[in-house]
Amino acid sequence: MSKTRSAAASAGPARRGGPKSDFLKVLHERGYVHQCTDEAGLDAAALKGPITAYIGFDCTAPSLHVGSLLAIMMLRKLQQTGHKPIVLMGGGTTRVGDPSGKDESRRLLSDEEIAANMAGIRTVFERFLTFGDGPTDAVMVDNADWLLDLRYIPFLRDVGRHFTVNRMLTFESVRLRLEREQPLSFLEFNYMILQAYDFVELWRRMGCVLQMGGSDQWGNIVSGIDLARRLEGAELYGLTTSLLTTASGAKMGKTAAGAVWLDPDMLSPWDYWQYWRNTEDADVGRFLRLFTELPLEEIARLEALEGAELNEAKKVLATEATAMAHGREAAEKAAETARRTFEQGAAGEGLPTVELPRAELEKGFGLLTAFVAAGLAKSNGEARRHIKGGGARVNDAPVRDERAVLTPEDVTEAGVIKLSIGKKRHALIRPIG
RNA sequence: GGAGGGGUGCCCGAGUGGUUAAAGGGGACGGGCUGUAAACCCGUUGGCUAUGCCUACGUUGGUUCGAAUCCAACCCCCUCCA
Repeated sequence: MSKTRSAAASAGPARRGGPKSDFLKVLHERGYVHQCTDEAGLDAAALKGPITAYIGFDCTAPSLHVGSLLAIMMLRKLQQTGHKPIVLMGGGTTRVGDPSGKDESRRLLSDEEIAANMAGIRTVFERFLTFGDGPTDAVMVDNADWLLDLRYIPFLRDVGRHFTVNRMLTFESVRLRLEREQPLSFLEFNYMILQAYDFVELWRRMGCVLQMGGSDQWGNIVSGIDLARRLEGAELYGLTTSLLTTASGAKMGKTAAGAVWLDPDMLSPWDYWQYWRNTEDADVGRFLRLFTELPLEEIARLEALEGAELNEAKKVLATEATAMAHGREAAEKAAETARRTFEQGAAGEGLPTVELPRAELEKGFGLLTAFVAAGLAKSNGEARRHIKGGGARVNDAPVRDERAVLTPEDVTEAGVIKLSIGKKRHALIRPIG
């Protein structure tokens, strides 16, 4: 898109020699930037003083997972470089549903679900941002505050007339559905308009001049910028990041147990650490830049390691990333547990532990049940399959008999029984009482 | 509103009366090789109180010794027409 730049910014500094503002400099150095609507203009604005920027998060799940981490990190960088982040909760837009990047419409969530999800998501941000009333303190707002009260006809007349269906149909999110002959409801079709309106509303309310997001949000962001110009004559900016995939092309954020949640109640710091530890070789440098705050020189040194040495870099990545999400202490503990478990083959104390009344053990506790209780298998059937397949171990000794029972004799000197599925998944059973 | 097509396991998709817990693929997981990597090879992939039982092919009923497969009604989706 072409934009007329204001006269003041005509000698755009970013054109030659890269951006001058700390904010854009940092984003570039660490590999966050994919596209920007007007980088020179944004650079100039960021150089002049604190700017306010936002990213929207829809409340479709009870917490955020690593798929959103990139966005969260951008807000963090924004704050660290002296600007004000707005976390926009999509209490209103979640009622509509973003068609971007989805083959088919999502189930409609109830108001109660949305409210519950929002509450869960809220807590995640406190780890990454500093909230408050100061000029660079983060704030959280909910677009339900303005979207729910919109009146249809006035909205159509004020906002709807600035959108042509012709253009809306060219949007990736819409086109994809049409081409694949997948249904796109009118409800979802409106999503981009609402998101565009959000940007305008945030500009009006808080002087927000920048919206960031994943590259799939580009169209929606640009719509907001256009709308603001037409409605308010305001000059706003958009910046997107590449959608994050691993070097082998898989979407990020999946693990054996499901999504890689940022909430410790939904995924333990131990598992979170493990997720990062298992990063592919080819991703280590990139992830260190994006998801840790180590100095770039240090990262350069780490990613230059070759072969098995690169594992050192992965451990650093895991510990730093975990420290940011769950605190330094939890991260160190996970690292230490991993060291003992994987490098010494011992039963690291920090492994996920379930307690079991000693009486149960004396009766003989079924092996299948034990694996399920320890969270290593979803059902007895799955536990059975792993035993048959040779992937199940008790105290590091393979077990082949699915009818076996655990007894007090299985308790090691450390006072626990170590169960393993595969080489990576371990848990402890601790007799009590 | 009319006509036609369709709803199958995590996803895609085959199956049109019995040998179907349902081909094939993807994903995921386990084993091997390694470095708790990638690639590759092999295997597994509904549940259970398990030589058997239960649940499952949009929903509910029906036909039949027997149904994902046939019939009826309903719900939802797509395409074309109005």
